[in-house]
Amino acid sequence: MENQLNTLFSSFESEEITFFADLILPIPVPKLFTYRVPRGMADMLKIGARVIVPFGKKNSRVLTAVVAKLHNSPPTAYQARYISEVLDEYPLVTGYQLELFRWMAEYYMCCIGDVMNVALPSGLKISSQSKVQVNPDFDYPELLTEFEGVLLTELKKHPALSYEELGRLAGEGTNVPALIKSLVGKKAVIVFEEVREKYIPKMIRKVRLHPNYEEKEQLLVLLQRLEKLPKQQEVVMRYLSYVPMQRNPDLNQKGLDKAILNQDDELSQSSLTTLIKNQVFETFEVIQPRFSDNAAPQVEIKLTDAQRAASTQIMTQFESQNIVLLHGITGSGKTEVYIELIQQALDSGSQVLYLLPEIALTTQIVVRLQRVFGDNMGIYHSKFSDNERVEVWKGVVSGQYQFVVGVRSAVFLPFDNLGLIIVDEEHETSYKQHDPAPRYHARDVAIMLAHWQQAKVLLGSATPSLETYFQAKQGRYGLVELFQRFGDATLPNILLVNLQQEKRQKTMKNEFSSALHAALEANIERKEQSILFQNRRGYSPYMQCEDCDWTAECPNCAVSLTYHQRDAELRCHYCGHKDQVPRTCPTCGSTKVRTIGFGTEKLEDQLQIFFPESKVLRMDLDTTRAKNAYQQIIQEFETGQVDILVGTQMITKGLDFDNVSLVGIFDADRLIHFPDFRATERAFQMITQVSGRAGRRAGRQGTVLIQTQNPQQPILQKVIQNDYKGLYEEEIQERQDFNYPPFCRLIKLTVRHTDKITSHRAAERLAAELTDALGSSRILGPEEPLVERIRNQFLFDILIKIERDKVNIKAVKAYIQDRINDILTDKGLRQVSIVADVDCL
DNA sequence: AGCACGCCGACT
DNA sequence: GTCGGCGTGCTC
Repeated sequence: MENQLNTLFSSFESEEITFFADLILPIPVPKLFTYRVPRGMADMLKIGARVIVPFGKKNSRVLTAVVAKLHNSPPTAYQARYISEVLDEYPLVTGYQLELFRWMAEYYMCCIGDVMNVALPSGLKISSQSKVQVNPDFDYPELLTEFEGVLLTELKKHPALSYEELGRLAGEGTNVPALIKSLVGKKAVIVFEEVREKYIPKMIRKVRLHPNYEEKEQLLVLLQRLEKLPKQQEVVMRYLSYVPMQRNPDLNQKGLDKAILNQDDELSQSSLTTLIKNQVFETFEVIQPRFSDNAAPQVEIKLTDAQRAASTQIMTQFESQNIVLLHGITGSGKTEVYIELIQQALDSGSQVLYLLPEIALTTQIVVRLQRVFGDNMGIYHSKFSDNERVEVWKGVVSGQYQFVVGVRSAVFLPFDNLGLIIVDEEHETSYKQHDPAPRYHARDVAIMLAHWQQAKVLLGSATPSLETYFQAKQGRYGLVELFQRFGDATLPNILLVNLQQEKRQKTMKNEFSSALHAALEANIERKEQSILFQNRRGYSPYMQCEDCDWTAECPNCAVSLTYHQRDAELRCHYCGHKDQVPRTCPTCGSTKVRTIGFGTEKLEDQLQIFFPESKVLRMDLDTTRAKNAYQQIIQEFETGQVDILVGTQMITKGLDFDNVSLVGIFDADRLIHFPDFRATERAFQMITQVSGRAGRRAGRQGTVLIQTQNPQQPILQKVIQNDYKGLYEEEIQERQDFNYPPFCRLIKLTVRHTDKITSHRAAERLAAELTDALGSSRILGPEEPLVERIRNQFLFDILIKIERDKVNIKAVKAYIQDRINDILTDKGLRQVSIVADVDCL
């Protein structure tokens, strides 16, 4: 007997039952949290599924978490709490994604919860709402105040109410949270969290004939019966004209959109309601995908010989390389090559991800791709709603979308069988997430993804980043070049305009050189379009007093305020602070307060004065805030009534306009002399990209005018000659001499605190400790960044340079993290914030 | 992150 | 005397 029991028990225990789950919680804490798995859940709980757990003291919060690990070793230091609910029967997050999360958290020195937070579209995160309910066991109404009594009476009428609902019912001026708190204290009510999925499938209401009338005879009887009710008869007839069930009775099953049948006249609406009431029609709902069915018209893409050659070369190189760089000049038609390769990858049964910078995705390219791939293509874009993003996510899981075009965050989609990842405009800095953690680079993440799934990566650019080109030169990446413009279009003729000379000869018209002014005039005459580039928004970046040199500055940040004429206000581009424009100088009272420098707004203004008959559009952050503003501007420009488009770097990407024959570039010197080791590279990329907007149509050469104080600068000469390789050789030498990427890895630590002394002390200590361990040649700073105060926080940067090889980078990062944690536990420095930016740009 | 707990100023 | 300010510490 005892023996039997023993075997029973041992078999029970040896069974692989999971009792504990390690969870990723959406909070910035660098560890997993262990929860208990309730008995009934044990066999259905999967790694990668979402669960709901109680969190924090009391039952203060409920959170959605993702299961990272299942095991049965109880935690020793604490009593694990129970998981309260399982949300997914099947894993929502795949094994590949969990691996990616872990890798990113380690590589980018952030918390895995932060990674999960950006990875999951918020529609898949769970929202919880506090609800209030009466306690049925409460029977001491004499304890309540008058207000509490009123609230309780209100509550009794409903099963449960949210705070907002209560607020509405209780009327203005009632302090609902306080009342609830005291009611909870008196045990009169219970507060609980209602959890619900945010994702709501779009439903459409449909109607169909009651099955009774699917038989022909019955239908005829019905129509006869309705003879005296012409309006109702008409509705039935209309239904039959859309759903010809006389021929095929099965069609009735699918029914018809209620909206179609109603056809916006009220009479038929009421008739339909009656028919439904009399059970002639029945209504039902179906899930409507938000992305309408665009059956692919299967447009044939014809490659030019050059494109064909490039595509073949890429395929050949993929045999021996996992990563290939396609270096193709602007307008060489890289997209067609991509399409060809995407098609091949899809044909072989694998998934494809095509990454684009945010702004490029808003443009014509999506339409072109859609024409080829139709509804097999998912689009993942930040301007899409949560629900739409969840549908793309689910479409990837279900296999509906084998191919996704998307921005940075599309690397987080649940692919499990990638064959090809394309990173277009590979050099684009917007691939690097800057502000909230994880500060990841989508190109580099894509390369890791591809590595895990044995996929190939194609990097494309007209002006590759030095890092990438270096890898290609070293033979670590393949390299394919496409130097012929599509359809025999020639590269634009780039001319430099000497501003010093024009100023001396007094030929400047405000910010416009006479050369640019004349070119614009001629272009307008010819009814051709022009694009003007000035990488600075607003009217003017400074407002200054001529008498005392006072300048308008942001009270929270160490920057001058930019004057915005349209709203007649001064604005800080760092924190958003707004100020009125002073009529007189606040320090000396002088009325000579002038604007200095110019932004896109001022250019727009001056153009209107120079060319009052012409239509001028401006495209920058200020004019594209609204949802569709960007497309609207593009469309308006495309249809041709617009003569001149003024814009910031927004206009540099992906815009293909046939009729643009002139590009003007302002303030090139400011781009070139920016105090950053990448300034030259950036300036070259930017100027080349903008120039590429000119003359994309065959048979006519476009013109680019660059206004500069010094036309002799070597970088401008290289731009003129389209000499990327020359620029590369020169830059790479400098990078080597001064040990900058790609010869080292960079990690930037930013220390922030409201008190400058404290901030500085923390930074000094951190730098000193790091220097001790890593050597002074690897540590730069602490140094005040260009803008040393943002939102009233004083900043200090420490730059860490680590060799690319022979150094255990993981260990170095772990050490840095240790030192940071150390400082954060110091009594005097605890509330400083220190963020690490790995591979900072 | 967000929430509770805790210790000091201006109010009934 | 208290309400509430935000510094500090913790969350399985």
